[in-house]
Amino acid sequence: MKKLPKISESEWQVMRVLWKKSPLTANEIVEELAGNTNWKPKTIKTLITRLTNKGAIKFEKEGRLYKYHPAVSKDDCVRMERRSFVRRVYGGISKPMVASFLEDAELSADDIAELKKILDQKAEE
Amino acid sequence: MKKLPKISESEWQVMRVLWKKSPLTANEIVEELAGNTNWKPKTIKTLITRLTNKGAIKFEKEGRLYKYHPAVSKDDCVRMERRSFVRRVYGGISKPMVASFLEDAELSADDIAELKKILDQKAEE
DNA sequence: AACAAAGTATTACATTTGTAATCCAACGTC
DNA sequence: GACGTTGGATTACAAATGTAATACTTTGTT
Repeated sequence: MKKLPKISESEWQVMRVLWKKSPLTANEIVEELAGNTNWKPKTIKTLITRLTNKGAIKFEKEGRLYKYHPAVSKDDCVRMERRSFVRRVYGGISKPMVASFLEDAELSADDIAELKKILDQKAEE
Repeated sequence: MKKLPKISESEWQVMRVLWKKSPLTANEIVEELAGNTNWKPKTIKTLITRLTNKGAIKFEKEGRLYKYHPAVSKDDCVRMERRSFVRRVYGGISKPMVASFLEDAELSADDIAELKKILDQKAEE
C-alpha cells in the first residue's frame, strides 16, 4: 500500500467529489462544489493542482482538457484520518469515544441492528 | 458557550496533558510530554504561548513562575473536533462511520454491553 | 488572420503550524 | 555585588494552507 499524501481540510472537499464520481473535468468539480462552498473557481483549481502535485489525484488529457480522478483509495484515506483523529483527541480508540459518536448519530433501526451485530462479533473474539 | 479556539495537532498534546491534570508549570508539562514526543523544551514553551494567546489556556503567577490550566472544556473541544472530522471525512455521521470505528476498536465485554445499551436507547427514540 | 473565450500554469500573499534559538529579567550563590 | 541559572518573552524561519489573481496558450469565431 503506497504512502498516502496528507490531504488538507479544503482538499478533502475536492477528494470527496471525485470519490463520488470520476473522472471529472475541473469545471465539473467546480460545479459539484458550488452548492457546498463559496470558493471561487480559481481557488478550486488551486486545490486540484495541489492534490495533483501530492499524488492524490491524476488526470488524462482528453483533447485539450483534463479529466481528473482519484489516485488514492478513499478507504485508505479515511482510515488514516480516523486514526489521526482518534490518537489526537482521545489518545486511542475507547468505549467513551465510540459512545460519544453514537450520541450524535442518527441511525435507523436497521443501522442499530447492524451495529449490534458487529458488537456481538467483537464480543466473541 | 464561548467560541472555541482552533487547536492544532501539536497543541492537542499539550491540552491533553493539562486536561488530565492542572495546574502545571511549564516544566511539569515538559516532563509529562517527555515520554510521548521528541520535542525540545523550547518547542513546548512555544506551544504553551500560542495556546495562551488563543485563549485555550490561562495561567496565574505563583511567585516567579506560571501555573497553567485549561481555559476551555475538553468535552467542548472534543465535540468540535469530532464534528469537524465527521463532516470532512464522512460528510455526516452514519452507520458505516460508526462501524468503521468499531472495527478498529478494542473493547472489553463491559464496554460492548454498554454500547449495546446506548444503541437500545437510540432504538427507542 | 485577429480576437475572444476557455483552460491550464504560474505567481501572490497573509496566516498557521512545526520546530526551535536567542534575548532578557529575576533569583540564588559565591 | 558579579555571575550563572532558570524561566518567560521575543524572534526565526521554512512548509503548509486558505484564498485567489494574473499570465499564457489553445481553439473556436468572425
